Amino acid sequence: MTEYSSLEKIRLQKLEELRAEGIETYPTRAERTHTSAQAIAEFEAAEKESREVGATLTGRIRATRAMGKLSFAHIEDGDGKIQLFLRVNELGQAQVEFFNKMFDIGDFVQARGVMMRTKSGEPTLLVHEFHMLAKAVSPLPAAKDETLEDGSIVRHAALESAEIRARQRYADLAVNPEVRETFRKRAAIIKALREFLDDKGFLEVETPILQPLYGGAAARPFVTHHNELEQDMYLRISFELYLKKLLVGNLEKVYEIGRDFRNEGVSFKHNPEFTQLEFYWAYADYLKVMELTEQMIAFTAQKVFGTLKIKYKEHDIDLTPPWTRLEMRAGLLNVTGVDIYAHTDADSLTAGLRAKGLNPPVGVPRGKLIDWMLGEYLEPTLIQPTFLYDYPRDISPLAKSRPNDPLTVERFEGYAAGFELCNAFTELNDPLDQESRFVEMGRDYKADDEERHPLDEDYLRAMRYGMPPNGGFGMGVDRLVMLLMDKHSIREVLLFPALRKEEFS
RNA sequence: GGCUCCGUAGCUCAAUGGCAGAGCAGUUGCCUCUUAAGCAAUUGGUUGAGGGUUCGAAUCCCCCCGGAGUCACCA
Repeated sequence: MTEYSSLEKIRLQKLEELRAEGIETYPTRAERTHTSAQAIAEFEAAEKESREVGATLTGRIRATRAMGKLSFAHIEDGDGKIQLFLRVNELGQAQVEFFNKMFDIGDFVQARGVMMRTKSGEPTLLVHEFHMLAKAVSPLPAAKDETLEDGSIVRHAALESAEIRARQRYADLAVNPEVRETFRKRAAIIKALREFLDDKGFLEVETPILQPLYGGAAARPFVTHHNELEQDMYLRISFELYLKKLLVGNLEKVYEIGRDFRNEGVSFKHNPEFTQLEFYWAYADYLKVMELTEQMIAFTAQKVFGTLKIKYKEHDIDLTPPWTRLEMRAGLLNVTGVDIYAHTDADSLTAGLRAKGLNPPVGVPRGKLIDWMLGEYLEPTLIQPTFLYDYPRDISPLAKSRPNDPLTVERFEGYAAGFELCNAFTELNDPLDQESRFVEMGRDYKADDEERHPLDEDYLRAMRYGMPPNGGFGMGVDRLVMLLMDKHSIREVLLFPALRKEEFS
């Protein structure tokens, strides 16, 4: 049984009284002729010619101010807020008292009336008739907006608890309009990405989320089980292998936007499920993908925010192409003083790093050491958009080596604001080389390493039919949204971020 | 998973070993142009759960639950 708070008990009592009077507290249908913004716009236009504007509005009560024989209230709908004016002149004393007594902040109402301007000049609906659309049993977290002299709005007692905001996103959205705006912008960003790729002739596809074998990234998967097929299934950790199988099938430009699942830690930039964008482009290489990437992100920023100059924390970031190109070897040399090309195995690189007074992790392959150097010393310095390119082969099993340089692959990662945004490479399309890479991965890592890539026979079979040379790209869409919206936690751009199970007593 | 910090009324926060409080929200009354409306009165608490120390615990200790930060893993 639900335990009700004292505030909820009072509202339940009101519900009972309303029902006892035969009033429907959750009517099946609602009507409206205008949104709040439409009503105000139409009124302001009609005002000049002294024309009357009647309107039926719907919305949620956000504030009430009762003063004897008249009452003011603000309701909020999808477009914004609008003031209601209830007066005995139009409604009679009983109806005004009924509103004051039975209607609470959080209730959904419908009100019909005529638009007018109050003495203070605010466009307002003078109410002739109103009724309940949905009674709120639980009070919304109280939040009151104060408009200061300079027009800025201060919210008092706003819902700020990170936990309640994330767990009860519905309440967060209901009382914090800027949160609604974040998610509208997120939708616009994803729409812009689609528009860009569609216009470039990419085909949007959907590949399996539930897979018999996972691959395409170094991550631990979620495991589940199909009862009828009597086999374990994995939630995908990337789209990569399936999308490249489509290139084998002569689909030349494909992309997918969807959810990836990685069974790993949670942090300000990691959620166990996250939105990924991947595209694969036949006959392109990583240099072409670089150009497309900076164009795509610039297009998206321009489309959604109307500018290429954004703020992230204390940084001013300029997304205008072309972005800086920085060879990884040179970047690492700059920040650590160690030339990775001078150290072709893990022992030598470790010694080189120690000679510079650094303290690298022990017992890891050369690729992981380079990854560590990157994350520790280089990544935090990459504030302006930068493509870091040419990666060590042994952490990139699906990327193609540079011609005449077997230790290095044609791969880049895009960075901005000090975090990784995307990852791309010239895709390996040689089935024999690919097979030996898979085998090599299995040998380089301990057999029980949970990140070990399973060997995907079907992927190799596909590649043996012939895969066109191509450039591939992957980007965490949540991180792009964070970057563009100056949000410092992935939880701020996910409607329902992963949280531990809540105990209901 | 390790470490650090946090959890007090519906919301935002006080009280640091000595009577659990404030603002808003709520309730009652007054008020025909308010807008964090105002004025007056008033309700509301298992201080996250459990155990311990103490004459006395929101405060100190232990354990559990949840969250935040950070490290590890990763995108």
